[in-house]
Amino acid sequence: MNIGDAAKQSGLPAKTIRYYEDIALVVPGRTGNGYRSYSQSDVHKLQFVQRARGLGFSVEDCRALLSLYEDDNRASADVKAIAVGHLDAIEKKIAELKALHKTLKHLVDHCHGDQRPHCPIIDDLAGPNH
Amino acid sequence: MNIGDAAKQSGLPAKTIRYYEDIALVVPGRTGNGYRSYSQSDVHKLQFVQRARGLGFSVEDCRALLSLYEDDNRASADVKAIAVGHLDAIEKKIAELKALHKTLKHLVDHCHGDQRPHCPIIDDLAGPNH
DNA sequence: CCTTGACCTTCCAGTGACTGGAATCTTTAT
DNA sequence: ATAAAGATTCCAGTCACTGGAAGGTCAAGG
Repeated sequence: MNIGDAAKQSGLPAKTIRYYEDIALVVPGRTGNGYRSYSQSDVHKLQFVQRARGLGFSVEDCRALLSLYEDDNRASADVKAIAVGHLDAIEKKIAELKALHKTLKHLVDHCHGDQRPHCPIIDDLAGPNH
Repeated sequence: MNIGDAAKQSGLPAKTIRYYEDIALVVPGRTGNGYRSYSQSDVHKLQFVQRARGLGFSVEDCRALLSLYEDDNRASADVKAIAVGHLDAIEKKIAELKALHKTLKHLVDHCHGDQRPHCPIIDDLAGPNH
């Protein structure tokens, strides 16, 4: 199957699929004319990566998950470890964003938002000594 | 003041400060020997940017905020608009991350994490038809 | 005066994960 | 025969830095 059909079946842009070959994530065969040739198994891998990326896993995580997916003798503990690591990263990121949100919301709520120059947001950014 | 002292006073790495000159965010003068020369006002601007970046504003937002900071005739509404836009983006990001977290947490909680290959995380990533 | 070391300069390349675009085939349909 | 669709490669850009190499400048100590 050509890249266009692989794109349709995986939900990934052809550009992205070529990129995945570049980084040796999903490497298709080639036909006589030089076109990439995706097997059903290649398409499954692309779909797998598409879902994993959709869950926010990094491409390197996807690479590790893909090799576990292919490994009939995997330990589910190895999969879980990657997922838990990602979960922790997500929690950390949420906590960071909530902290930013709190600070910023406070500033925004105290800003009149009118035509006058006085602004607590600017004051805060300028620092305590100004 | 040389870039090293500007770095200390602003809390930004010298590399970053050079980058800010590259993109014309904070442009210092030069002394006879070709060294960058940061005035007190330049340092204030660097500190301002450092804080704004710390609140997660993009560099382009920082550029806009900086010009409002410098503008004695600014309308606080303009500052507020930028901050509210950023706040919305943060909220959106938090919502996305929470959704990811929920899905992933569910999968992780159902994975035994042992030496056996069966794994609901892999099953989910592989898709419904496998 | 010379050296050492800290500091400064520029320029190039890499990060993550694509994305856009140009120039050039190949295939398919009319 | 030709036009359109789809394939190829390669280069450059995104965002906000960061690392490193090669070299210039300056202050202090011997």
